Amino acid sequence: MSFDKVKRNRTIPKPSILRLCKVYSLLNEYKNNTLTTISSKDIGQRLGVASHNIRKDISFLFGESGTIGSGYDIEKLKNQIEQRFGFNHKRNACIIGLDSLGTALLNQRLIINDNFKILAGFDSNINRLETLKTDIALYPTHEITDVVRNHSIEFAVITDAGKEPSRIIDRLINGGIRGIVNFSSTNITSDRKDIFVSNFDLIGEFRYLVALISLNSVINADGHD
Amino acid sequence: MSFDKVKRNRTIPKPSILRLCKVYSLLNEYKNNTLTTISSKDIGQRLGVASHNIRKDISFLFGESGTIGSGYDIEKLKNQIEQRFGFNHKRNACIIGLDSLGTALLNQRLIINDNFKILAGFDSNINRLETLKTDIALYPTHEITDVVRNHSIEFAVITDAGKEPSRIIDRLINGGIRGIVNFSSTNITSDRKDIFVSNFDLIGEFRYLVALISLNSVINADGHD
DNA sequence: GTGTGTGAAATTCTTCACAGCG
DNA sequence: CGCTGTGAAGAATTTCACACAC
Repeated sequence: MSFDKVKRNRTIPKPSILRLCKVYSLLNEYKNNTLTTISSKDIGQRLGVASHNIRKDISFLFGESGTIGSGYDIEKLKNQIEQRFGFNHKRNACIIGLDSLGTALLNQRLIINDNFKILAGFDSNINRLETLKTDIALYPTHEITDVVRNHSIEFAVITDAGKEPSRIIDRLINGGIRGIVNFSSTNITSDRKDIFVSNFDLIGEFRYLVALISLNSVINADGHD
Repeated sequence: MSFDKVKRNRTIPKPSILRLCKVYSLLNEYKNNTLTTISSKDIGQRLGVASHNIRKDISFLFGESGTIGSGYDIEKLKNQIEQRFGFNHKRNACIIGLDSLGTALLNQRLIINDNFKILAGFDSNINRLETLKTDIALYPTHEITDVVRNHSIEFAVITDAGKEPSRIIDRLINGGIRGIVNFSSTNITSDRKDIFVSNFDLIGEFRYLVALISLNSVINADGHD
């Protein structure tokens, strides 16, 4: 097809973006594998998604990308996603709230891999900052703006936003934050188009499962992945 | 018990269920509040969602529920969601993988409130089980099936599924598990219609945010919104 | 045969608009 | 007036089906 009618820069459905992120994670597992190609069917099975869904996602983003008959070249697809989604830069991150979840993330380097690096931890409790043993720099929360700006920190994980979540958010935004993963129970929303928030509430997630189970038992099994 | 007089709405959109779970969490914050009613607009603002969306969600589930002109009675709405979604029973839960995230969840009782109770922790590393100090019962992973069944554990949080995730899943299912929240990096899917899984991958979530930011910059550069 | 790419159809979800009640 | 409830319109997303390439 030589027609220049490809809608590459049209809007890509959010669910597609999310799935492609998971595809990327999956492809990373094939680093030292003899396998060099993968089919949409394989990807779909691993992710619990239909194969045509995966093909559509990839097509939304790049138009043609695979070799018909033998699937996608793993390295090539990985690089394409990397380029398009900006995974080729290292990103700095910080953790806000050094309770047990926060320190777990800090110490186990749960979110460190090739792409992300935790540069700082924040807590409003000075005692905690003094007693914690870690080689990552710790600061009181009122220094968020400066530290985020000076260390070019783009991402924050919030495990506890204290009694005044909006102040934490304001400081992050003033420092130039771009993305926030929020584990605290208060829902965070961003009114800025260039700052994105992902809320994850464990209790809420449990409740969602309970609700699905309850509704499922009342109504006869309806489709779910 | 309420008799099931579901109107012609047999299927409730999944996103509606999820939002209503958040509404429920929100209503719980009004426990010792003088406020006795709340409007869809208020709820929407707190959740970052349009008011008609909230009204629709509530209407999907109960038909009429609010008092026109003055909003929803907080207690009444809370009770209605509770009934319909099965939040009126206590649920037992367990944690699989007692690495730092697992123990953080265990010790901070992160998922304990009125509705959920952690009864057990599992790890394949016997050393860990012996050295951990906690008043929650700990077991090796090969006992999952028995413990889950004997203690009527309905929910599991997986922080680490080891090298053979499918064995863990099988044991949980054999024990009669109903819902799984999975923090481990390998995606888990359920082929049983009555068992629900929620996957949360922190790295994946970060990547999603990075992708949104990258795509957002491209779109802005192109002069679109 | 295997497996991608993609318009078109089907489905699911959100927004609109307004009736009707307090 | 302010606010809910809901059919209908509209938008977003998924599924289908099949042409085409290896």
